[in-house]
Amino acid sequence: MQFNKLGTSCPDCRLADLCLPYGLPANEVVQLANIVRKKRPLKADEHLYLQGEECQSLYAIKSGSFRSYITNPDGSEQIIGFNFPGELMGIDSLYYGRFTSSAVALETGSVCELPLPRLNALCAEFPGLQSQVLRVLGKEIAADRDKIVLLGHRSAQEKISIFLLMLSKRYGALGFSEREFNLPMRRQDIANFLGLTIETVSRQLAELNKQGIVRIKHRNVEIKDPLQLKALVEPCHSHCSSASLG
Amino acid sequence: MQFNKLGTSCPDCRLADLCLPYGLPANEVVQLANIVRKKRPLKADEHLYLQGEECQSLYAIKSGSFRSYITNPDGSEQIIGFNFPGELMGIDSLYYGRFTSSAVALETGSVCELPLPRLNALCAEFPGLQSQVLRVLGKEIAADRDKIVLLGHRSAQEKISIFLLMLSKRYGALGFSEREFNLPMRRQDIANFLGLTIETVSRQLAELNKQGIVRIKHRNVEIKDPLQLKALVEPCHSHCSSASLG
DNA sequence: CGGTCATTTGACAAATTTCAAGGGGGGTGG
DNA sequence: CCACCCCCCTTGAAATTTGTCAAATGACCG
Repeated sequence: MQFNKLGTSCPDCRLADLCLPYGLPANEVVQLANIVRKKRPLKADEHLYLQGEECQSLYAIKSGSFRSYITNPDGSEQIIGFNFPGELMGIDSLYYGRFTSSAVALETGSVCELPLPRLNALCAEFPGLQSQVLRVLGKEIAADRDKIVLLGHRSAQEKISIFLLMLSKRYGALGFSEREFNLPMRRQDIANFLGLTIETVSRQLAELNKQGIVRIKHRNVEIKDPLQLKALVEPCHSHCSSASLG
Repeated sequence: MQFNKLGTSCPDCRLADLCLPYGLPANEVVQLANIVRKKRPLKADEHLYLQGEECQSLYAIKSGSFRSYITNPDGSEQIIGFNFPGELMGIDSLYYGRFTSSAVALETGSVCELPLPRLNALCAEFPGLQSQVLRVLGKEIAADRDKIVLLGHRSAQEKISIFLLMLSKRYGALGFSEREFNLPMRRQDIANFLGLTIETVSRQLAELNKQGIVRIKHRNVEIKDPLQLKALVEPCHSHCSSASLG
């Protein structure tokens, strides 16, 4: 059994249940681990890939956090998401064969590289892996749907609250505290992602702080009152509901 | 060779190149056509599926147009997209096995139903179909990314302009006019989708009308000056660009 | 210790929403 | 065939939110 130089391979990876190997029989996990080409350590602000490059591999995050963004034709940029350990990056590029977004490390981190040709070959061999890839893609679509809902017709305070709760939940899923964590991204990144200005983000965070719902110091977040934070997210949207009919 | 009762089967469908059969060898297309269970005609405001239902089939749109929306826990709704012929609906639900959104017809239309068990079986048999499904999923992800970019930090006028251009492009891809088409959805649907109020949508459309860029009468849209419309979409977003660094 | 960058804060401006009222089309029933 | 009604859409004025501009504070790094 081969092991990669940096870190442990899939059978021993503590993230296996959050990543591609989830639910696969042991022998398939070993095969999967064998095609993982290398684990690249990246420093903060180092790019994992650039929009437009040929997409030859997918990347599973092993540690650290990343920011994905799209560069518009006019040069402006839009952050489309933040990524954490166990997540697969690059799958938005499967369709075009080239990366449709860029990915950059927010802090020191490492990834597992999955060469697409070898991954495809393995999928043809193991239907279980194939459907697992489908599931991951489906999960990605579901996550994007959540982002669309997050961005649609919500106040700055709601967006910020949802954002904090989203991070809290994801840290929880990784086995970290849901109540207290560090923001790996700058205020500006949050603002860009949420479609707000940096000043509005700062003011809304200050407001949540003042109300005692969260305690924010620099990039450290402590959620003091999760229930109240959740309550901010779902006020009466009666005027939105009219979209239904049915 | 079997034919479905309503409409033509895949080998003869004029949408084949926009749909799942694209690029597949003829014999595989025939097999695919054989698993298409039925083509359901739907009237306006009739639901194709409801959020929470078990997802047993995917649906390819044959004619008409649809609106997909998510119902939030508080009862409010968020439209996540509009769908046109050749597009596959339900793939956002593959991960959970249940529909994560509801789909309703905006006008009279019909769909091809693809039962998932039979589709999966066929995928196992034909790797080409399998990768085609992957491509469609990738396309869906790319489309969702476009929506996220559309919703992020853009003015009402930009959103409306992008929306009109998006529709124009899609009608063009279907072989219809890019310059003149009918909106199948209400103003309220547009507003909900774009994260605006119905009044803002109405005012922005009136403004584009007044400037002579488009001519809008009820639900009929004629794009008089596509270049100027495109110019509205990409003003200088200098303040957004700072998200990059790298 | 100085410089740079991220963040906060304040005052003002602009965009969008809210509230309110008034047309206009299409469909139904007389 | 016409009148009526309902719903969709438009328009106006005021209120609110958010963005813009400007300046100050604070953290981090060499």
